[in-house]
Amino acid sequence: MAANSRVTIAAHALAWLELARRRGREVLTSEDVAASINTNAVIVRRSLGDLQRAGLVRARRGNGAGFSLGRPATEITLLDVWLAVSPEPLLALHHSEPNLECPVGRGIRPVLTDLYDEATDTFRAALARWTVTDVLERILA
Amino acid sequence: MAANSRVTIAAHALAWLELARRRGREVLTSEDVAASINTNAVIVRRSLGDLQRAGLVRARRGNGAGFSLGRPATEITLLDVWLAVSPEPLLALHHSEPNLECPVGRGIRPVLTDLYDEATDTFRAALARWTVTDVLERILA
DNA sequence: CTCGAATGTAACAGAAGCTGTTGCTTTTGC
DNA sequence: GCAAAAGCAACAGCTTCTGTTACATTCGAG
Repeated sequence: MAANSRVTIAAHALAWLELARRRGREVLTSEDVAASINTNAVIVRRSLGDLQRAGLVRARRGNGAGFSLGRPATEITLLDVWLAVSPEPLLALHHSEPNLECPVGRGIRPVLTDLYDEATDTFRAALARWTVTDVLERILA
Repeated sequence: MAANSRVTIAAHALAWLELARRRGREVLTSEDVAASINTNAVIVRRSLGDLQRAGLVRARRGNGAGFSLGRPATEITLLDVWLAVSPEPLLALHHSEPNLECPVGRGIRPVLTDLYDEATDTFRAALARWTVTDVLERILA
């Protein structure tokens, strides 16, 4: 499958929200954000809906509404973003149960689960090293 | 999408090949391997075909043929397996080009590419710490 | 209190990928 | 030459992703 781009969309939206905030615009509509990402406003609302559920952004409804950061951009890491939008594990186990009469089939699942978790943890730790502020500042540099 | 299970299938096959080798069977058919994984023999041939292209297994055709390890199990890491079967990046960039008139849209792609590469490298390094022998021994322990 | 702007959300289409299956071709040892 | 097994192509069913339309909901402004 083509890998999904949700983390990218969400990180883009957050960086843009932070830049707008620095320019004096606290609130952006999904249309505003979609224009920068070059996608559909519904895609943005879905993505920012995930982030809102995780507390990373706030959404206001009604006239003059829109999205704003839920906490300082220095306190939002890419790990937060990944956890908010990416429920799928990086590596999957067997779709159907392996043959339990084979020693390998019997014992492999917990072993791989452990190893996958370990690798995934290092991946998460790497994402946790970068905040939305870091991303924006590297963009502007 | 449901994450793919190719690394799991390949690792299972390699561990089973190594166990069979220790028991005196150098060569297993795709049917033999499929019986342990509990899947179709064609799935196994596709997976082991990837591993063969990477030099991790050898395939012999014709009567009495089958698959055997291409090098010692102590010299095959899960990273080798991942590289052989998993061409997709862990995180994808935008599907369509962002708006280049926005500062964020203009600068975000190389930044995210760098950060994603960094995180992916730590993931790979974690996979590289484990060999097929390690996996098999943890299974048998 | 009404209006209008914007979010929330459901439904659907198109494309892509994965697994699994069948059937056929190719190879090769005996 | 035969038989066994890999190689490979094609297809079905399922799921997921993006994108789109349409509509319901919310809420500030006047």
